[in-house]
Amino acid sequence: MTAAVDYAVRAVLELAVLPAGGRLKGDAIAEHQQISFRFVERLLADLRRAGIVASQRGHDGGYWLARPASEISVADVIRAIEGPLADVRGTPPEDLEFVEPAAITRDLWVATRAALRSVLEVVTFADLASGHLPETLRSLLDNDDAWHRRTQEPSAPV
Amino acid sequence: MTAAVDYAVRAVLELAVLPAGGRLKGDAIAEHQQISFRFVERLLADLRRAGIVASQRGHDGGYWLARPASEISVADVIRAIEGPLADVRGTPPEDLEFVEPAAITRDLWVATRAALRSVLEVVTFADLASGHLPETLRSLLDNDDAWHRRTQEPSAPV
DNA sequence: TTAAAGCTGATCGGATTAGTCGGGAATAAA
DNA sequence: TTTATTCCCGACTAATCCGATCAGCTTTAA
Repeated sequence: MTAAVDYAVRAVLELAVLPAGGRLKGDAIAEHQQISFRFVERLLADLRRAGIVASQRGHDGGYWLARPASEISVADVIRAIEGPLADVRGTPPEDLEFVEPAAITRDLWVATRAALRSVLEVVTFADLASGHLPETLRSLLDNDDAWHRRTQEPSAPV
Repeated sequence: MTAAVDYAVRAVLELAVLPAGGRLKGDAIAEHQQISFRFVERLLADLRRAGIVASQRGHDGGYWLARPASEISVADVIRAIEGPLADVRGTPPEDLEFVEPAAITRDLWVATRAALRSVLEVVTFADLASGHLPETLRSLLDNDDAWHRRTQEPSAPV
């Protein structure tokens, strides 16, 4: 995940926790989340063009969500900022052509993208604003050793 | 997924489908998978340093797997080529610090990484060599509209 | 000794990333 | 109608990464 995506998610989340009808100025978001004002301004412009946030200029202007937080997924924000999820070499996996024995890798990348989507498409900013992820995802965080980094392959070499 | 990862997976897969004891020369892999020889050579060197493939120089040299294909996951190859999976702004999600209301995004990114791992850590090169993914993943490919690209947010704006 | 093969480090053009900047346009208050 | 406020837009930049290439080396077996 790039810095831009991280920043954009945090900016949208700031708007999602606002009381109904509230708005927030760009520099308030930037200052509160410790992000460069100029940079977050550009991200908010992308989000506006994608129909995720709305804005008004001038005195008492600011930004707010263009639709209910429950209808904005994390995937929507990522696509607004950096395009399609999980491309392989810049093209979507279903368009790739392989020579054997590599044909199966198309399935692999499609499955990978589906796994990503199972989180990013499901989590909305209403979830994030509430402070916890949907129940269906808790298993990912609880069961697994999800919280451990993994730098080398776990199975010992011969 | 970068080109390097795609190429490396295909190269390792070429070795995984070899009959027992077989080896393959670098330029055979490159030619067969239509990859630049010089480039794939560098990838194979990284894979060797990570203990995934073994090699021998000289006359009748070549590459082969350093351990059974069933003990090499796709995640192992990715980490060998480009480091930890799914970092956020270059650092692992569990190390990130956020100011409210963004604390929840740490859980979000950890869940995202866990979802990625649920595919990439599970699929081995024995699976790929056999030509189908593990049964537990077929649901990802079958159920979902996994095969459709998704470029814009699905819910219509107001 | 020689040819085949992998090993290493340097290099390179182009793209991407993260961030900056200057000025412009809308809005509302004074 | 002027002015302060706030978002809008496009160009720019420095640093890094990506994909690829190359020269020259070492190892190995015939």
